[in-house]
Amino acid sequence: MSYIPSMAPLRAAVDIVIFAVTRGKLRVLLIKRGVPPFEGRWALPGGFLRDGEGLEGAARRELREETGVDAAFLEQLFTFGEPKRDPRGRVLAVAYFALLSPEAAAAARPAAGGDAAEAEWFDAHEPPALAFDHPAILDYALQRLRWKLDWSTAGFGLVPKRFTLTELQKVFEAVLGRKIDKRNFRRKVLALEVLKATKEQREEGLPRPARLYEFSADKFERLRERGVLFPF
Amino acid sequence: MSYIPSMAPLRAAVDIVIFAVTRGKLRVLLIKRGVPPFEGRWALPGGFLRDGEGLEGAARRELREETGVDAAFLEQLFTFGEPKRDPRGRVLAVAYFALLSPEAAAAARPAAGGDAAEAEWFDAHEPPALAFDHPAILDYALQRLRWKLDWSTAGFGLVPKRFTLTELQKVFEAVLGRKIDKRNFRRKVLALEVLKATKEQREEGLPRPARLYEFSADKFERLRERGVLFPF
DNA sequence: CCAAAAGTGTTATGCTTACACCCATGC
DNA sequence: GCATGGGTGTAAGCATAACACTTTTGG
Repeated sequence: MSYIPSMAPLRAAVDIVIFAVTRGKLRVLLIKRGVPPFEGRWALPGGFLRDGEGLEGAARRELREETGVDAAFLEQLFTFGEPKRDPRGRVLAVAYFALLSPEAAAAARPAAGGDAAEAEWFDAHEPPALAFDHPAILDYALQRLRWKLDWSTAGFGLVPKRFTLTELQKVFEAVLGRKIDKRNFRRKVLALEVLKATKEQREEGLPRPARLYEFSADKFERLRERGVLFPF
Repeated sequence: MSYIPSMAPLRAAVDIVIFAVTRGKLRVLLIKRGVPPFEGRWALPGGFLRDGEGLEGAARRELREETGVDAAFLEQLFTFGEPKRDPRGRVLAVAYFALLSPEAAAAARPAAGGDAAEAEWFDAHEPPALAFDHPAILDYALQRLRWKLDWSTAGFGLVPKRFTLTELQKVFEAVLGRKIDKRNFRRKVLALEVLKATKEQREEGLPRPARLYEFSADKFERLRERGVLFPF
């Protein structure tokens, strides 16, 4: 590992697939590139890894810079390294995916700046044409999200701190793209024993007010010990 | 993405966790480092990414260089990028894991060369002290392998082209570290409908000869279409 | 006939799915 | 009293897990 066959410059970028569910649909945050290559094209937010910065740290930084908020969930997805994937030279893309609550997504002011001329939320299932190999990255992130929903507590990252079971269900439906039976859904998530019912209810509204739940981190730990959760 | 905040040199290494099951145990191939840093320590085989080479291509090349054989299964694991993980400077490690059949593992002549003074198979559950952050990489690979065994066809990567059901079961047991019920195991793998019984039997031996099976790639495709398989 | 591994079914249990009605609230 | 979403139970089918004996072969 000390023999170095190539000294061609290499850079590493961290790209983030930022998901949120708003108005009943799964959205992804994209930026419009303000500089070449792919100037004017939509792309995943991202940037180069800096000196002394870890990969996850870089992802968090990008996320903050791009949205001004923190994600409930951030995890490494895959590293893309085709030699020609970036016309500027050799760039590895370490892709992350992040989940934002609707509150966070609303609070986010997707900031132009850096390479980004503008930033906007798109329907994640019908994205515009994307720069680089970002279509593949987005596809992969969608797959992974659908998968993890069933298995892990990732779904709770897309929901506000307090939420009704119907809201949670709508999030699952938006991600999976299909209807779920209400009774079965409730039975299943309650059986996980990671939800705490609060005393409060959704603010008085037109129909019957719903009970608010919140995610319980301590119960969650027990889940992990039982091996129910999926680390990847 | 064209603003470049840091020009400190960056390199990418591809490290491979090469598994095989031999004599009833899950083994991992390690090399003994012949050069600093960590000279004399055991480490995962790996090397620097070369110009014009894709990540998976680099992994395949390393694997060939290290063992002289091809893997039945190769997949990206995770990218490790702590700034201090390599004392020589900034090095990203893109980790892969590979599965070898016992035949391939036997045919492999783990070659010294490059940074490696020697190479040897170790019990994957009781590895020696490892260089760099390789303990974390190995742990992660073990987790992933256990996970994938259950619901992907990864397990077939650890078995010869033709194998008996008992051999397959022993492989599962070696990886999972527990006994499995013979009848349930057989029912389950046969229900997958990816195994073809061949006419042949294991060469005449002392006890009753067993039927040989082989993996059927076309049936496997149907499985994937049914969504039973897991892409990660 | 003995040793050694191959092969084979049934039952109980829990999980998943499908399915329909009453309830509480604001207007 | 009506419109709206909130909330609840049961039965069928399916997968999983536990469990023991007979068969084939070579020596």
